[in-house]
Amino acid sequence: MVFPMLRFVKGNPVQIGEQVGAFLEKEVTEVSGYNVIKGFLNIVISDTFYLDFFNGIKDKSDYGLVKESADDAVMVEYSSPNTNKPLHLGHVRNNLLGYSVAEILKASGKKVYKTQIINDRGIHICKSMLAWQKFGKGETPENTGLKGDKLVGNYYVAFDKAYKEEIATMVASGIDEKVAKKEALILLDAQQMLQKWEAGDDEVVSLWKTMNSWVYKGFDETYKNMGVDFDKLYYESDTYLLGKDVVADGIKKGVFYKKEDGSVWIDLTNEGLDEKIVLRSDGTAVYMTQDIGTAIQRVKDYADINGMVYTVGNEQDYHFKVLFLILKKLGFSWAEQLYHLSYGMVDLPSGKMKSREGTVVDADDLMNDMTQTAATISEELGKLEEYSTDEKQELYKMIGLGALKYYILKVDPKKRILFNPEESVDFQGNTGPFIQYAYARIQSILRKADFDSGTTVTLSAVEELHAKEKELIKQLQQFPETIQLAAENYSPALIANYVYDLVKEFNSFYQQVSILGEVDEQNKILRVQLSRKVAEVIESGFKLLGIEVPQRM
RNA sequence: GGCCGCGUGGCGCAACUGAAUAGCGCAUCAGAUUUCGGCUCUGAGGGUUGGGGGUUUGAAUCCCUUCGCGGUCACCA
Repeated sequence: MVFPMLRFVKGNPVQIGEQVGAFLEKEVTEVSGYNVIKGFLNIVISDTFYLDFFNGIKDKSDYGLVKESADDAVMVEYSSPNTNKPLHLGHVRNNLLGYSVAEILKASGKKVYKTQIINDRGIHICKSMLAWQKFGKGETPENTGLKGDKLVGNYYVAFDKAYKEEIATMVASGIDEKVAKKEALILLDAQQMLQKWEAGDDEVVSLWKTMNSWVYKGFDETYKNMGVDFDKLYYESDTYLLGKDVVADGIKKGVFYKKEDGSVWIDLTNEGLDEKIVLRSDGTAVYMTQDIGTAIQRVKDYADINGMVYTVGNEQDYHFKVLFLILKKLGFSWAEQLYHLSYGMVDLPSGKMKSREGTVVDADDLMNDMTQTAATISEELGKLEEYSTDEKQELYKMIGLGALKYYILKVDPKKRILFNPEESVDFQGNTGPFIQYAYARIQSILRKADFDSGTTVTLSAVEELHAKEKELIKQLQQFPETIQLAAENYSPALIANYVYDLVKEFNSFYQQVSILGEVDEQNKILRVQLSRKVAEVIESGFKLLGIEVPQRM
């Protein structure tokens, strides 16, 4: 407080601190004292101020949340899976991050559209389709009892196996490996199938629809379990041709240029990047073309949005840098408000996850395992006598997923996570269940507090605030600004850390002062109110992370 | 190799974007309470913030340099 002033006011920091402090104490009612240490001025805020503040928020059920303003909308994209295999751990981080950031933006006052673009076409899905045709023997989710996405994923693996076998045979008969990889019949068949799809071949399209519908059913189940949702779905099969006309337009504007072979490029060397292709020489679109077109389409679909958030792994950092730059050069005003929510990979102790090598951690399995672990722990310790089997099951899921979600979201998105399935996820210390437990404990207190705790407590009634009460109020006060900060930084980790600090503060308070045992009636009321507010903020903060809180555990 | 990101006690993470003695969890040790739910609380030990230099009254944070790890540099997505 004092040091920045030294640039303008010459003098001894300690003396200046003394002067400013004395002035504030005298002139500002909220300041009841001050001291100066090593040139840092500390001011003491009066109990009245704390209590007034608390009384102002205690009955606000939406404390900290800013009402959504219609003219400030943003679209958040996350998940966006391929439809040839089930969701895995990498998608889990993506989904949790995207969902949470969307909720945080909402809480900060923006209107938010959650979306994803489903990669439902292309060679990958043709591989699954082809393998199913060849080896499937009419298997369906119904007649096998398998989840649709798992079934289709199995055929993706089956394709790869057959493909590798064919290559091996070809190599054994003296064909060069590189050639074999390109000319294996099964691969050529898959490529042919893709061409048929693009030509609208009835049989292929029908199979494609059927198998995708299986996958969607499976995905829906996973999303539901995970607790994420979307307002609008885009499908690559609808959008993959978008963007070509924009390219033509961009050539006229001089943003792009055409090479002799007909391919179209943008030169970004002045920006320290490379040249990037936006249209192939045969006139077909590349990934970038599609993304340009899709972005523009979205703004057409939702005229109120002036920004977008793309939740995509950091291996695509370069792609998004280029994409945003292109959109700016094309002159779209909203291009300034695009953000790539880039996150680090989730690695296993064994290294990278490879779906074809079976080293992936499946999202459904992971959630089930977490629920199972939570059940084991809870059965030893829980106070759940009154709960039915179903209620218990629901609670275990709440705790298990709480642990998983918190574990992933408390880490800065940019950092990579090393995920050890054996050690799995903590349930003690800075964890979701630790916070859920604090919440459940407060609920227990509130259940017992059956007296009228609704009155407003004044300072004259309690005389003085306990140091722990002040600390709690201080912590509560930071909730609104934490939400704003988290929104500006697209960082659920800030919310997680905040809630954790609040809980630590509450636990310390709980240990030091008696709540229901307090003899002074007014004091007891205040402490119950404080506890209730803390619980509300925990619930509200956790909601932003997509984590639920239990009445008992 | 060019570009991007990350490097903080043994391990896992923080630090309000430049401030006071760099916090917290796990683990270790010592305590408290055990009739508001002990999945709790209090305390101790453990750090030259990868290394070196610089800017500043002040640097984990900004600049330069160097090392390590990862990513990315397709007419793939």
